[in-house]
Amino acid sequence: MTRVFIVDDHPMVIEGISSMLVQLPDIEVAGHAMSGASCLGYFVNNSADVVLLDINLPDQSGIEVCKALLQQKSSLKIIALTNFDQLTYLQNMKDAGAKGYLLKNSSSSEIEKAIHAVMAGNEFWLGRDTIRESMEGHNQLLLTRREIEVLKLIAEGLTNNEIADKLFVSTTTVDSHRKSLMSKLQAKNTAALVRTALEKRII
Amino acid sequence: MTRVFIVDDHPMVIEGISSMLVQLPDIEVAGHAMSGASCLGYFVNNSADVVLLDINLPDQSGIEVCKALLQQKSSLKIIALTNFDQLTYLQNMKDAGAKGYLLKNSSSSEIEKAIHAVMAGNEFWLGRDTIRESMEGHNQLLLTRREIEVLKLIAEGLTNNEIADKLFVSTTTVDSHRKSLMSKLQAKNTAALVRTALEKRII
DNA sequence: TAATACCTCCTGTAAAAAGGGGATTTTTAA
DNA sequence: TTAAAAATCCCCTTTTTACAGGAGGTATTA
Repeated sequence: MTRVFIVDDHPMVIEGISSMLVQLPDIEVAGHAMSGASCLGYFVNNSADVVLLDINLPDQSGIEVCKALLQQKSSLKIIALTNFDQLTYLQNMKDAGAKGYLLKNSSSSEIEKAIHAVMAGNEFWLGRDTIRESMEGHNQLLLTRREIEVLKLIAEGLTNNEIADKLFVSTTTVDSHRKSLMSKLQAKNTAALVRTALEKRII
Repeated sequence: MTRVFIVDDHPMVIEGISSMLVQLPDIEVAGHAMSGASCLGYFVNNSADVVLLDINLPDQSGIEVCKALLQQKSSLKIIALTNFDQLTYLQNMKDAGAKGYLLKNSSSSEIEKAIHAVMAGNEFWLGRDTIRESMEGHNQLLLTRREIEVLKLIAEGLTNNEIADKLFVSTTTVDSHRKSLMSKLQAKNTAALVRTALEKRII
């Protein structure tokens, strides 16, 4: 029986993954945490085999948590949980010792496959194309590093001009990124863009 | 020992209030729920003395939950939890049988006072001016019914023109509301407005 | 090496929003 | 009942976005 611990600050994700996992025969949900601190707190007196760890946590980055967890219990198999947008940070998770990753909208069978893979001592890293495919099925698209950067600044209330100054590029470049953001996130103006970005937890 | 149950869909609020309550001598946190359904589920087999109940829940309105809870257990003392913006719905909570309300950023002593008041059989309703004062200390301002309505539509990506059509008012009126929203929420453009609104959980 | 994705930059037009000012009527609360 | 607050409406100007439609350079990789 593999014991899985879930770390994500979004109730929906925890509920969704838990409900899929309880239906699997040889997998058990050991518990969950909604912050890095409470996750680390859990592992002081408790344990698990696999940790599904969100990269975006409210108090500290999943990368830090990953390192800290492995220092405490090096036998832990950590699988990064990520939204479609945060692939940039995957390399860091790998470097921090994670054994695989999953998209948050993964199917039950994908999650099962990943857990079995890491328990068998293998790693579970999908290629960029596989991600792309899996996301296109869900009407999602990869955002690039630069696009995420611009998106964050837009949401902070900066204008194209201000963003251009900050990133040392021209205003038209910022506008290009803005256009592709709106097209990728299917937002017809800035308000919808910011809202979608926050709801999809991209920023 | 007064047993308090907290219902709010935001982890931060639950953590915040819980951590304040555990420090109070005669108050105990009975548990928490993050949706109306799971709250009602809890009270099937369990109980508490006081329920701190958010008005904005993901699945159903706090007002419905309040009524349902009191039908199940009429002795429950329900205190509405609200953000600075949702005062419009307070009267409904009162009608639904709530015994008082608290702002989510209330101090430990205010929460204690409210709990003791309802346990003693009194009600705990602050006047509009008291709220206003307490909010000005936190750099917050009351949003009106109409402003919240406009804000929601802005965040959905509607333009002033579209909002005007929807609400059967003139575009300039919508623009006025927009201006006062930006001034109240201290946002310098739409992006910041939407972000602040989502972060403060107004919409 | 050829394809692809990404980042960069451009022109131009039209629509919306931001910022300033002010005014009237209707609602609400004391 | 009366004052305050909210909701409605209008003017004007400038700035910012939205939309269309490119194009060149670089880096990765099949």
